[in-house]
Amino acid sequence: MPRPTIKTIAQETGLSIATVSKALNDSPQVRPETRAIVVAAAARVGYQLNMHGVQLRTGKTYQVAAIMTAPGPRQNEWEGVEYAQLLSGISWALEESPYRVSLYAVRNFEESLATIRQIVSLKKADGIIVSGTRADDPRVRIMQEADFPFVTYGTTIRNAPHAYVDADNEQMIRHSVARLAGRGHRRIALVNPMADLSYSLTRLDAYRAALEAAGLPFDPALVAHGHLTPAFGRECVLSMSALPSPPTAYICANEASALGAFSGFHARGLVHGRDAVINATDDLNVSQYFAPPITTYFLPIHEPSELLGRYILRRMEGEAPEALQTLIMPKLIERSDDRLA
Amino acid sequence: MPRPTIKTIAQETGLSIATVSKALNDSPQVRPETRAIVVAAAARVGYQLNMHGVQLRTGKTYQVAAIMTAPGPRQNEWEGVEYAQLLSGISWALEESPYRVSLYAVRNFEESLATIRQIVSLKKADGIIVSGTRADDPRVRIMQEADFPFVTYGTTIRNAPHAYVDADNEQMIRHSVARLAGRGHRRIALVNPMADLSYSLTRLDAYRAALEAAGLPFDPALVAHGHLTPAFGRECVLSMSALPSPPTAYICANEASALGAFSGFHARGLVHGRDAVINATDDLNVSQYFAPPITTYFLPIHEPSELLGRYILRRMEGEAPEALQTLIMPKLIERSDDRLA
DNA sequence: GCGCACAATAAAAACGTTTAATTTTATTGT
DNA sequence: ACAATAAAATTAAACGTTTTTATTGTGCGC
Repeated sequence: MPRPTIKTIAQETGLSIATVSKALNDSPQVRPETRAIVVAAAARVGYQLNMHGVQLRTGKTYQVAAIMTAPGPRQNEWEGVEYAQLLSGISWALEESPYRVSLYAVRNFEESLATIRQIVSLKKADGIIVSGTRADDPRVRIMQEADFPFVTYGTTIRNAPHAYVDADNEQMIRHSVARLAGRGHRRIALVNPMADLSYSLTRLDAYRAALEAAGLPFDPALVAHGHLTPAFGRECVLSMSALPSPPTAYICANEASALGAFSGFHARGLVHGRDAVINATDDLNVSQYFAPPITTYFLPIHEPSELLGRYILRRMEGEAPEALQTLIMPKLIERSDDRLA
Repeated sequence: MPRPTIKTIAQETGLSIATVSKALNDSPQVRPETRAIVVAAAARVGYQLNMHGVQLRTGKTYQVAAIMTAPGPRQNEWEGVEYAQLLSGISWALEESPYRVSLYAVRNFEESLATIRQIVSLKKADGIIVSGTRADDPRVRIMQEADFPFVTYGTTIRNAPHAYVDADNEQMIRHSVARLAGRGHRRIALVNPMADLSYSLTRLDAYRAALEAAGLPFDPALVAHGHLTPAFGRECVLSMSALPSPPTAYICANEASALGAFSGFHARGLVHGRDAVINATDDLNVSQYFAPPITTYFLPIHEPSELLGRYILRRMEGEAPEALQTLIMPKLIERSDDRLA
């Protein structure tokens, strides 16, 4: 037996397929009693909407493209980004809707640009979710020019307003620096993401502002930019600890780099809490298992990711982007004393 | 200007849309010269195949469903599964094909079962990739009964033959136990995944066989099953180290649990290399940054994941499942001495 | 009782593609 | 040169929807 269609229901009820279609779509043109008959028949024959017909007719794809920049196969360094949780959060937010998450894995920024261009021009999706935003992001511009619905995970700085979700990096860094300064630290290192990323800039600015507020000088030697891998965190500690006046605190942008920083401590014979301390920002909550556990600003990844899903739905329904902007303040979890020894 | 279709090309060339379609699909029914004309015209007008038309006509979806069992939002414990890399590997393998990866995030086994049932019965995809296989997996049976193409990441034990990719858990555990026994260890603990998972059983069997081969007794107190989180690894160390005759080696099934084991060492005042050692299986290569770095069996996740993508393509083309089965032996990376102190 | 407005339904076209059936054109054998 | 045959093209139908346009039926005022 072939799969039932609206035609099946039409025969079953003696109505036309047009009426059936309208009934199923809650059109006011169809009488409530008729709708009830149609719905009953649909249930009886086990009717399920065939999306392909809808897609062809309406031009809608019912796909939300998630652009995921994953490191290439050559470099298998852990970056500690829980993309899986990010994706599942989005997926769950779309669960009740007819939309599905379509995955576009790209290797770098250029590829993501090309992919987005293609999705927009060939309308391969109805909406796009993209992360790793830059201060001035050409992808955002492309989507805006085409009036294509999208939400970014991460803010931009020099683009026109758009829908976004992000951790409140400014608040977090300000708070973090102030807290460490309040505990006696005068040499605070910033282990920052690649400089072209928007949140890198946000963090740097907040860092400088917070130092100034605390009456501490800014020293460029205490700031490093790089891919947030353990290798990078380790490298930062190895080089900065060799400075004439080494840092007594490291603010790591994620847990992977914090783990690497520990590895650097180990290599240099540094003891956490005595020689220096490590703080982190995280979404994995894995740093509670470090030895010793460290203080982190924790943002459970499912929060922003579900928001991304909900926002893209609303954006595709035409809601204004200005109404879809959220910064979430991560929660401080103090696991170590962090006072300057 | 509306998007060009085969109709556009037909008008452009004076041919019928049928000929255009056949020409673009390399049908032998069309003369090479004609094909050349069509292809040229297509390029000229910037023609791109509209999938919706194809999908409706052929019934094919050109979607590969990736079933991802991600932990729910409530429990945000890191399980160290690099799903992101897994997904991107699949995605890249499909890059040259017309297929896209469609993500289905589920919370647990039951949901994955229901999802697969739905995908199969409503033909929401042309192929399925599923992980977290059980010894006797009902999902596998469903897909086999419907003759639906699929590949599993992980083997099954009591199901009919099917396409799969997996790490060679048996070899790995046999080698691991033999190696530790050769270094003087007589109390080797197995930190194993949940008992219902197929590879849990495989590992346990291999563990017992290897112990026997090494002339060591099997002690159930040295085997633990659980979710491979840091919390679990920690718990294992905390409880097992309190045994009258505690283990001197821990074989952890992934890096997350190994990290937790370290946390347990820290809590108990155990020193790695003196009191006991930790070995792991991993696909992140993050254990090189542990303090100290530990010996691991490393399988770069992109290898199995790209294979998964290639296999599902071949499976969808009708290739026999028996030809699409691969166990990959992870590479041993010795980072610590591991001899019994 | 008659026309009129309006509500409810039906008919038909369209979205872009593939493919079975058919027609036209080219090639071959005698 | 002419059937017979093969090759290459065309015609037309179909996939399952939605939506515009057309038709039918109903209640209403007068």
